[in-house]
Amino acid sequence: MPERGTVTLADVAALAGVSLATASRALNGSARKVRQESVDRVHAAALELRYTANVQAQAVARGTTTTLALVVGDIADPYFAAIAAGAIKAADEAGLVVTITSTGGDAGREAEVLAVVAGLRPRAVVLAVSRRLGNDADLGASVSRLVAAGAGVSALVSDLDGAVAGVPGVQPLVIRNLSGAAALAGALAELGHDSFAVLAGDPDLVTAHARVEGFVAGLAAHGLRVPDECIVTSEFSRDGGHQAMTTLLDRAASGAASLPRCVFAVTDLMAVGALAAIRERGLVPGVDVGVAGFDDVRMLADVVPAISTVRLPLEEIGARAVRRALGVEADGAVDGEVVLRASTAR
Amino acid sequence: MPERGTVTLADVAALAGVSLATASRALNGSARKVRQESVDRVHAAALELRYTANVQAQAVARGTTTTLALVVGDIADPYFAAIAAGAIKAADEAGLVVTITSTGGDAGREAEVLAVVAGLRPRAVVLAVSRRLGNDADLGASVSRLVAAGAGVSALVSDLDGAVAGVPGVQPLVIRNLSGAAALAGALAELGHDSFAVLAGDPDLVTAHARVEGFVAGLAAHGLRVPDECIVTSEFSRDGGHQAMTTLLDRAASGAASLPRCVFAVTDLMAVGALAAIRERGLVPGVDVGVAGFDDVRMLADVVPAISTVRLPLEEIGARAVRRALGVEADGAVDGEVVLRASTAR
DNA sequence: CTGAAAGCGCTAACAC
DNA sequence: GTGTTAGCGCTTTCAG
Repeated sequence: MPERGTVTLADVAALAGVSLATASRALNGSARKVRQESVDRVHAAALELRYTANVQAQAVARGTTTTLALVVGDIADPYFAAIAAGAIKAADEAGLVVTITSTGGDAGREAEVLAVVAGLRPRAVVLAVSRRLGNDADLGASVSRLVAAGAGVSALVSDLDGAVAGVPGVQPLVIRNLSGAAALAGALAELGHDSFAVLAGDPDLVTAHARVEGFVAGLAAHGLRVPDECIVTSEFSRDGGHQAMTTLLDRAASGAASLPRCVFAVTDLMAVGALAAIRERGLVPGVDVGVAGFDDVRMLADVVPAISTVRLPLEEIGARAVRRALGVEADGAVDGEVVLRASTAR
Repeated sequence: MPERGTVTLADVAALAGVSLATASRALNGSARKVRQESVDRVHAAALELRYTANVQAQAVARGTTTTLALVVGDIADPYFAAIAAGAIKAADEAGLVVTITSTGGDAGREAEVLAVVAGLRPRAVVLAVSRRLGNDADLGASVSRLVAAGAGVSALVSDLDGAVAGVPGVQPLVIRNLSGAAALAGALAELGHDSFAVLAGDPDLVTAHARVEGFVAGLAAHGLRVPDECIVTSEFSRDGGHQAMTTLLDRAASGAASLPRCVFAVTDLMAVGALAAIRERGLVPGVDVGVAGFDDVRMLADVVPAISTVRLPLEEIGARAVRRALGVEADGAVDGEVVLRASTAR
C-alpha cells in the first residue's frame, strides 16, 4: 500500500512510469507540451495515489506563493467580517488562498503581525485595520518591507490617508468617509433637522475622525453647525455609543444644555447603543431625537426604528481591495450611499 | 546594498561570518547549542538585513507547517465570524497562522475546498461548516485524506453527528443543540407557555434539524407538543424566519388555525425575521406572540424586544476547536445556556 | 560548539 | 516530448 505518510510527486511519476519532470508538467499547465497519453497516465496515477501537490514546496521551487494575506482589526466585527468575505471570494477567483491575521485592534501588535505576514511571502496583502492618527511611521516601514519582499499591498484607508498611501508599491483603496458623512449631513439638513450632536467615537481612529470632519463640513455647507460640546467622544463600539448618548441625555436633563434633535453616530453600532440609551430615558428614538449611523451593517436591518446611515458596499470593498493589491483594479476609491430611514424621520 | 529582492539565511550567515547551519540554529531554538557570541552576531546580522525567515521553505525542510486551516461556511455570517475570531486567537497563541477558506455553504464546493486545504499540509484543520443530513460520505473521504496527510482535524458538529465524528483521527467538538433546545423548551413551558410553533429553517441542515428535535423533545417532557403543521420550514436565514412566521400568521388570519402564542426559531436571525413579520401584522412581539431564538448573536442584543435564546459561547467554541484539533483539549462537547428575555415574557 | 553536505517536494532550465 | 540535473531557502544529520 503506497498510502503512507505523504504521497509525493516522485511516487506518482514512478507509478506512471515517467520522469519527475514530466509528471510535474502534466499535473499543471506548464509551457512545455506533454503527450496526451503521458498526461493521462500521470493523472491516473495521481488519482490512484490520491496525490495532492504540496503547496509549500511549489512555492519554494517557484519562488512565488499562492497566498494572499488579509490583515484585519477584528474578524468578529461585522465590518471586517464582510470585507473578509468579499476578499476571500475574490482571492479564490484568482486562485489564491487567504490567510487571515488579526491585530485585535492593537497598534503594537501590528508590526508583529506584519512580520509574520512577511514570512508568508504572500503574493499580495490586504490591510483592513483601524488606523490611528499619528503612528503611521512604523506601519509605513513594515509595509515597505512587504513591498520589497514582492507583495502587492492594498490598504483600506479613510479620506485622511496617512503613511500607507504614501508608500510606493501600495495601492490604496480609499473609502470616502469624508464625503459620505458630508452627504449624510446634507440629507439630514434637507429633511429639516437643525440641531445636531455627533457621537464621535474614538477621535484617534482615522475612520472616526474623518466621519466627524465630513459631517461637520457637510452641515457647514448648509449653514448649520455642531456646537463643540456636542461632539462627544467615546469608545468606537455599541457601548461607546450608549455611553456618549447618555452623556448628552444627562446634560439635557440637568438643564445644562438642550437636547440635540438629531444625533450622528460615526458607526451603526454606536447608533444602536444610542437608540437604547434614548429609549432608557423614556424617549422615542426617531421621534424625540433622530439617530443616524454609518456603514449600514446588514445585521442591524431589523433594528427598530430602522437606522438612517451611509451604506458601504463592504463585500465589494473586500473584493476590490484584493484586486487592487493584485494590480488589476484601477479605481482606488469607494463612495458610500446615503440611506434615509425611520430613525431620522422627524 | 544587500536589500535586493529577498534576504536569505545565507545572506545573514555571510554577514555574521558563520555557516548556514549555525545561523539557522541561532535564529530558532534548535536543540543544539550555539555560542552566545555567535547567536548575537547572527541576530545582529538578521536585524540589519531585515531578515524574515521564509515560512514555506521552513515547512518544506521541516516537513511540517505552521498553518491551521479553518474551513467555514460563510465568514460573513456572524456565527462563523465569531468562531473564526476565537480560532484565530487560539491558533495565534499556538504560533500558528490561520488560513480561511469558505465553502459558501455549497456542499459541492466542499470537496474542492478540502483538496486545496490538503495541499496546504496544515498542522490542523477546523471544520466549521453547515452540515447537511446525508451527504456525509464524501466529506468523510476528504477528511480522512487530511488525517492521513497528518493533519489533526476538529469538526464542529451538532448532536446528530454523522460521518465526521466517525472518521478516525477526527476530534469532534459537538455543540449540544439537542439538549440546548430541549432546555429552552422546558424553560418556556415553565414560564407558562403552552401553545407552540417552530420555525424550523432548512430541515436538511444538521444543526436546524437537531434544534427542532430537541425542542420538540423538551416540550414533550413537559407534556406539551407542537402540532406537525406548526413546524414550518424555510430558509435558514432572517428572511426565512420572516417568511415562515408570515405563513403562520396568514393561517391564523384565514381562520385555518389558531395562532401559536410562542414561536421557536432555530436561530436568532430567523427570530428577528419573525419579529418583523409579527409587527407587520400590527401585533406586538413578546406580548401577542412570544419568540425565542438560538445562538445569542451578540449584534442582535439591542433588538426590541430582547430575544430569548440559547447562548452559545461562539468565540470559545472556535478556540476550543483549534485546541481539540491540536490534541490538547480533552473535552469534546459544548453546552448552550438558556437566556430568557423580553421576547417571551408573556 | 560549528561546518559540510544531504535532503524536503517541486520546478525549470538544459540537453537528448 | 521527455529525462537529467540543478537549484528554491531552510533544516538537520554527521563529522569534526
